[in-house]
Amino acid sequence: MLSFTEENYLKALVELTVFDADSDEVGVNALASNLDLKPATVSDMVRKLKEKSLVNYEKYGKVSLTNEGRFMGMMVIRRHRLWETFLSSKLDFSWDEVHELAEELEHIHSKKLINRLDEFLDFPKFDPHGDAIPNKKGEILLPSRKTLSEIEVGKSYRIISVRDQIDVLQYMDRIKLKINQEVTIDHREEFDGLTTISYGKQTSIVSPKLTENIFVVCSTCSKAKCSC
Amino acid sequence: MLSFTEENYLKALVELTVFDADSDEVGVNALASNLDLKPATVSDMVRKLKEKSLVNYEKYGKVSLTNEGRFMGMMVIRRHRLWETFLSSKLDFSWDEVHELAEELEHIHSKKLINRLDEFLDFPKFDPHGDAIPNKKGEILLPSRKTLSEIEVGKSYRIISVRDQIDVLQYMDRIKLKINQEVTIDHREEFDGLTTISYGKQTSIVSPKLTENIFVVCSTCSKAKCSC
DNA sequence: TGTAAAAGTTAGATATTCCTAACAATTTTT
DNA sequence: AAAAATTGTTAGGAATATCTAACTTTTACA
Repeated sequence: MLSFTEENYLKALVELTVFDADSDEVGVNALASNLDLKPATVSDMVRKLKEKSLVNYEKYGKVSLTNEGRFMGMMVIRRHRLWETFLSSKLDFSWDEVHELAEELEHIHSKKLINRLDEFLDFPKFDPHGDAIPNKKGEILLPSRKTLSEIEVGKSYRIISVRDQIDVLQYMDRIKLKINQEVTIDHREEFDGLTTISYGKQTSIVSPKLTENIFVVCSTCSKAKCSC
Repeated sequence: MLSFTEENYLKALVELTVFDADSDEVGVNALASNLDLKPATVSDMVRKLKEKSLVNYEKYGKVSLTNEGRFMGMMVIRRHRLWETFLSSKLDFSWDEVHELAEELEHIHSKKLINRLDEFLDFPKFDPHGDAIPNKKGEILLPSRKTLSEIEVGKSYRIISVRDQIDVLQYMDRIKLKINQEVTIDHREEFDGLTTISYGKQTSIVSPKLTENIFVVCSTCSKAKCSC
């Protein structure tokens, strides 16, 4: 059984080497600064994680996750995101309050608990911030997800998730924009980011406040893998 | 902010000096055995808790809770019992599974979280074992509760709670004995305490190991207060 | 009331996780 | 390629929470 501390290291490593996928390894300093610890502390701990076969590491080298380490880290993130979803959807916490609480809840290990929670929440795919929730096996759908504010003009995209803010959802409701709907960007104004979008039989002009909070994949994409 | 460990000491002290109300103070040995620690360890920690004004204590003396200590302990128990209720009523855990999980969940401090959970559960008064849940102020309803091993032969009683031990709960499940069920003592053998009980359409012979761990009130009692 | 048993304390050790300060290796720059 | 900057390591120390072993105080009883 891993300690809170060890779990936090693994979680940070997943974030740095799996999600922010510049590289699948990271230096001791970068890891320390991500964890808000001193390099000396991290240097020590990394040696211990290596002994437990959770990371690959050689003195003065970079740190990367082993399969076991990555799985463990993914489980922490799964728990974190499921609890965030619970807090937001069942206890009406706002999306900016949930993170701190989930930092504590994520360390409760019981598999049964987390799978029941998953079921209770109806197997959500995304947390309130729109981040994908890893499944039981530690796999995560990483559709190359972009926000409506980043995508190319002219192409067609499908909305897959929305940052869980009440006003965003209400506004979308009002303009009849839905999850899974296909959207095309007709025009984006460089000056202020105002964007003209078409969907169904409608056209709307929307501001970055909306487009930055709506996630899409290109229409031809399956949810699983895509390099668009 | 109290550590997990300190909270566990306070919780044990509430259980020993408030609930099991023989006395409002307890010795270091008794506390150690309740916490499954060595007296030496507890002796040390009790000194620290005294410095933090959470307990009253003098060298070689008994330990008792200060008002602040009792309140803190009550809050741990409030969290424990609310989480047990959540696990049982929302995630369909059986009543013998919830204790262990609540041991971890009880240490998450956020007041807002626990009050929202309380509301989400519709302000329950009792946990799945039938134990009263302390309110925000740390107050608790203490019905005049006896164990099945103490009560009169012939009279009818209602089971209101069970000591939170896994084997007791599992055994009760097996003989189909439930919280809120009415039970009559048909006979109690003086020699070894073996007791014949009737409930529903069943009759069982049970040992003191069971009867000492099941709390009842007389059938005519309300849950709240009773002087029978 | 004196002694034995029970209860409680202290001292010293271990493990975890963090720190600072000094040092060593590696990488970058000139 | 040498110096400077960055990066990483080691040694030693602190806090927390536990232990064992030896010791002391209190209580019980004969």
